[in-house]
Amino acid sequence: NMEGVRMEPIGGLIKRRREAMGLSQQALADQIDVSKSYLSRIESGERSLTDDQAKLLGQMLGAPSELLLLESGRLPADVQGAIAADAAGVTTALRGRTEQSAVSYPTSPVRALSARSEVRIVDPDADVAIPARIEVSKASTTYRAHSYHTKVPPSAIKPFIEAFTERGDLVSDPFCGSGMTGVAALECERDALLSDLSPAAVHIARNYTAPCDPKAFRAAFERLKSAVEPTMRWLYNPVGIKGASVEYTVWSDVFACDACASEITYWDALHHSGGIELVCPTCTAVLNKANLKWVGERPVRTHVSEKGRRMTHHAPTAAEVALIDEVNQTAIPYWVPMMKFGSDREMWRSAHAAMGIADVAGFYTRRNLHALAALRHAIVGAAEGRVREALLFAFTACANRASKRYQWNAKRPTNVMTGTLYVSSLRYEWNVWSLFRRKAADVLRYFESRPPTTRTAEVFQ
DNA sequence: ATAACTCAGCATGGAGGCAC
DNA sequence: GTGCCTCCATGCTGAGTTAT
Repeated sequence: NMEGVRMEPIGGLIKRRREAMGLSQQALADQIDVSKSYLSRIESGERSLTDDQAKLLGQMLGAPSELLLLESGRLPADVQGAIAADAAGVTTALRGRTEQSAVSYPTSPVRALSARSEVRIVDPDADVAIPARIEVSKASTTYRAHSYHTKVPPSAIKPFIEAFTERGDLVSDPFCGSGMTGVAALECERDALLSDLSPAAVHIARNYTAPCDPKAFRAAFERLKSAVEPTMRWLYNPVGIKGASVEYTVWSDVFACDACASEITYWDALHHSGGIELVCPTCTAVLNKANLKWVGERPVRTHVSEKGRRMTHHAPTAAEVALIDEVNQTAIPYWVPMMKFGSDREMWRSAHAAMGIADVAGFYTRRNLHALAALRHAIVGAAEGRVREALLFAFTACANRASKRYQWNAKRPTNVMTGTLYVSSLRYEWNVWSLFRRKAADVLRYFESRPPTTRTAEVFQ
């Protein structure tokens, strides 16, 4: 059954060979015992060959029968076998190939500076009006629509642009980062030319500086929502709890006690000892965490919310644990980044290797990895062009928060470990869909809040 | 003259429902 | 689990029409 796997013809091999041999469709059809109309469909890739027909045709035309099979839309036996044995793996590989390049960035500016362009040199001794002190807020939801290290609010950049340039000038920032200079330039009625070596920076800067139709964004979000709803419900709504979804789950490292070798859930050991000393709940030995061997992780507390109700928490139920187990055993049929995190990387930590974190995917629970991969797949399917980029902007805005880098702390819950890839022994697993829903709302609000301008920003890598 | 396309219709076989 | 039934997609044919 080749439904849905029909391919482009690989170039009319059958037809070319037939014509070269001076055979009509009727004549060749007679030879392989099918009707001429059926051969016509085979030649156009609309119908596939049986193995026997391919063999016969191969002999007739002097061409490898496998190529003829491929041309008529039938997969070779080994590929069919691979699909049968590992349907999810084949799907992932195929989707990965197409989805990895869902967005591509220009590597050079389109805008050409004319020879007549005038570059103004600012006299450092000139009396320019720069405020002695600039105080701005970083709290707005639009500013927070997407995080980036070294981000500066546009309102802190604007005074400099206004002091050194005039309306209609081109402001260039060759190390643009999140593109806040570009946002500031547009707000000051200047054009902007931005660039950064980092693809992440280019992605963020483009989305902050290019307008996006809010209506189109909202419509695409609705399509996306219904596309991922079954997956998100499966991942975050355990069977038996109607309407309630898991908003976040606290996970704890599990160590082996160096005295009695029993498994110690770090969370239990802390509670057992009152949070000051680390005591083994089994043998009551006083432990030094640095000496303990990491043997695994497990969920220790679930925060759920029902529609309109406040969040409540409880120890993970059997259904919740069963769901996590089920997800851990289920293949992810979408593209997942597999960038290795070896000791050659600047951000490598030996503790990560001990925890089994060997690649980017290792910074996520299996459940959140599945959710993120499904979400990205659905984004690529729900939109294209500017709106797709905008949805991916909201997506990457969640990627960090959905990782294991959020430390659980009794006094300061939801405390992210900033500026480091350190993974705490007690950490949060956020509901990816809840994160994305909020981020998409922030992004939409940002697009709606953009003042109209005829000025444009260009971003390239 | 040949290719391309359309359509009705038949055979086959897998999937799912159902009774036992 | 087995046998039976229905449904339906697919493979295929041949008559006919249209395009090149």
